[in-house]
This record gives sequence, structure tokens and C-alpha cells, in this order.
Amino acid sequence: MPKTGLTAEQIKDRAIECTMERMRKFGYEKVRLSDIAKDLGVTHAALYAHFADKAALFDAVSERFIRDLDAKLERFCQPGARGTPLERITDWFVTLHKTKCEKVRCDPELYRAFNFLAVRQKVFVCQHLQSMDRQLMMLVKEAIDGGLLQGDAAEIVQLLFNATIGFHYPAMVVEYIDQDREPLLRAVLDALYRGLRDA
Amino acid sequence: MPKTGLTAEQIKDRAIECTMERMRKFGYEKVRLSDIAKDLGVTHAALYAHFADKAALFDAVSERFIRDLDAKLERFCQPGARGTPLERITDWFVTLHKTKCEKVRCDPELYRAFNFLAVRQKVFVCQHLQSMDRQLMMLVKEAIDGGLLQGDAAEIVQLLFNATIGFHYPAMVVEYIDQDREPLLRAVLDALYRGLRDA
DNA sequence: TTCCTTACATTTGGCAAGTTTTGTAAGATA
DNA sequence: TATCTTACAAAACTTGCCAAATGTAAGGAA
Repeated sequence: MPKTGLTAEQIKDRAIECTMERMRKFGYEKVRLSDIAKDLGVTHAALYAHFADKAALFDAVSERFIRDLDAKLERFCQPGARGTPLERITDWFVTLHKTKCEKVRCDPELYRAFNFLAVRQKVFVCQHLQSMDRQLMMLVKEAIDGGLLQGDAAEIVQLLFNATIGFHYPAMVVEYIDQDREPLLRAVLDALYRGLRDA
Repeated sequence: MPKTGLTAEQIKDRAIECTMERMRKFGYEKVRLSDIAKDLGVTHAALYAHFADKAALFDAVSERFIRDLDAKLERFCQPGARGTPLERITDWFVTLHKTKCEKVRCDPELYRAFNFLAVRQKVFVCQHLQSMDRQLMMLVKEAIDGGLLQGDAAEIVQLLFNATIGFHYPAMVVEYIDQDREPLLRAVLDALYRGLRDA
């Protein structure tokens, strides 16, 4: 029934892709709905059938990045994941850190948008935080069961997350993008593991 | 010789105080040199005998806060300071954290200015970073000498500072101002001490 | 029914004017 | 000599207007 010959999902996807492309090229301030619509071969009003408003379109771009990141991190929590629980926690944090660094370097405009657009307290961001919490909780519980860490799982998750926040907090990732902080991140985690082993 | 009857230092001090007062009342965007000058009973051009430019006046405000903070932290490094080296490191970090929280709550406009005005990489900020590094280094060395920590002092300082950066990084202090994170900060430090005791 | 268009209301952004504020130079006063 | 004033140049900040972009409603095509 759609006049464009594409399903609603396909149109949405293409709209998001066009938006990303224009954000990359011109910065998010200069992205116009009419341009996106033109790329898709529809009028700008048609976009409102798929997105509540312009902000929702931008959010969809951020959401895609966050979902990809979540999926990437999820792999370290799968039953088949290799390595000891502690190694997997380290891999999890290092991946979180490096993925954000990579995004800053390869997609600076997208990262800037993601950073700027009062993205905090949006639904998908809260979900991301919950998702990360759940993932870390799984890994930490495994470590506790294996006798590698001691204490309350939720508290340990809080502690690990906050002690490494400088390595994944958006503004700080940007600020220290020129430095290779991975070794420091690993050192922080190693010290914490030792300290939490016989708490 | 001055026509105002005040020494250069006094004029400077009063200028800084007036600036702070107006920043608090109206926000730093609305501070005008001509208003400051009027408060002091001189023309705006006279201010240029004391400050290189408007930014230098604003910097002086931030500098004052930072110097006070440095002095406060310095106390934990004095020979007469009470407590074990590790307790003093904890006090040092907790003071750093709480002082910034207090500033955010009591002087939000000043903190915002301090945060906004590309304050990074200014001379007095670098000095502050160096000063903190030196202070922490002293405390860590004492802890190492006392057998409470093991490893390279400079590396340990780096590690402690970065693992607690979420508790003193300006933007994050503001973001989490509603939460009492002091217990979490202490927990992070305790875990690190244990992990760095038998590195 | 879903997705789209046309037509229109509302909001935002950009530009040119005038005004204020910032910064500088030359000279006056203690 | 150090500090200040006057006078002026340069930069940044309003204001008002118009064009462009966003958002909405009513109705048309698959």
C-alpha cells in the first residue's frame, strides 16, 4: 500500500541513514527535514507518519549506535564467551572504552550530536544504562561464583562502573581522545579486582 | 600615587570581588566591564591597567577558588596532619569531592562560569593539576614507605586520580549533585588500597 | 487502513540596522 | 612612573524583518 514501494520499516531505515549521512557531512545543525524527504522522494510532511518530530529522527540515529554497542557488549556475556570472568569484565570495559573512542575519531559529527542533544534521560539511554548494568551484573556474579570476587554483586557493579567512568563518560572520551588510556583502564581494573577478591 | 587612594593590589581585589558579586547575581554572560568600573569609581579603561582583558578578570575569579582549594588540600600533606597515610589520601579525595559539590550548590553561577570559560589549559589550571599531583605524590610515597601500598608512586597517583575522576570532574560533579556519592568514593578508594597493597 | 500530498499555521534562522561593549592610543595627574 | 581619563576603533550584542523550516489538518491514492 505504500506509494514509495517500500515498507514503513524500510522507509524509516532509509530516513535514518540519510540523516546520518547529512549529519556527517554538514553537522546536525544543518540537517533539514525537507532535504531528507527529497532524498527519499517524498514530501517533508510524509516523514511525520514515521517520526513524531525532528528530535525523534535524531534520537533514532543515536539509538542505533547505542543498540549496536549494546549488542557488541552482550557478546562477552554469552555462555560461549571465552576467558575467565575477570578477563571478560576487562574485555567488556575495554570494548566500551574503545568503541566510544573509535566513534569520536571516525564519526565526530555524529558523536557531537549524540553528546549535545540533551540525550540524557531519554528512554533509550535509560534502557542502555539498564542493559549495561544487567550485563555487568551477569559477569560479576560469575566472577563471584568462581571465587574471583567477594561481596555484593550490585555494589561491585556500581563500584567498577564508577571507578572507570572517566573512560566512557562521553565528554571525557572526547577530552582525552589523543591519549591511549587503555593501559591505564586495565591497571585500574586489575587493582580493583585484587581489592575486591578478599574484600 | 593612585588616584583612587587604593594600591594596585587593593583595586585588583575589589575588581575581582565586584565581578564575583555580579556573576552570582546575573550570570557571567551579563557582567560588563563598565559596571565593574562604575562600582570602583573609575572608567572602564582603567581596568586595563590591572587586567590584560576581560577574560583575565574572569580567570582571576576562578584562580581564587582554585588557590583556596589547593591550600585546603595542602593541609592533608603537612607533617602535622593526623591519621594514617591512607586515611589522609581518603580525606584528600573526599575534600576535593565535597568542596566542588559545595561550590556547585552555594555558588552555582560561579561554578558554571568556571566550567564554561575554556578554563582548561589555562596556566593556573595546569598549576592546579601539578599541585594536586605533587600533593598526592607526597601522600602516596608516605603510604609506600609505610608498607601500605606497593608499586611505582607516579603510577599509583595516576591510577587513584583517574579511578576517582568521576567524583571531581567538573561536569560530573554537576550532573550527580543530587546524589550523595561520598560513600561510593570511599568504597572505590578502599578497594584500590587493598588492590595496591600487594600489587 | 496506511501512507502520502497539498495547503496552511507556527516557529525558527539569517541578515542588516543600529547600539552597546570591549579594547587601544595619547595624553593628563598624582 | 604608575594610574587614570578622554577619545576613538573594533568587536559583539540587540532589534526587526523576511525567508525558510517545522509541524498540523484535511483529504486523496493504493
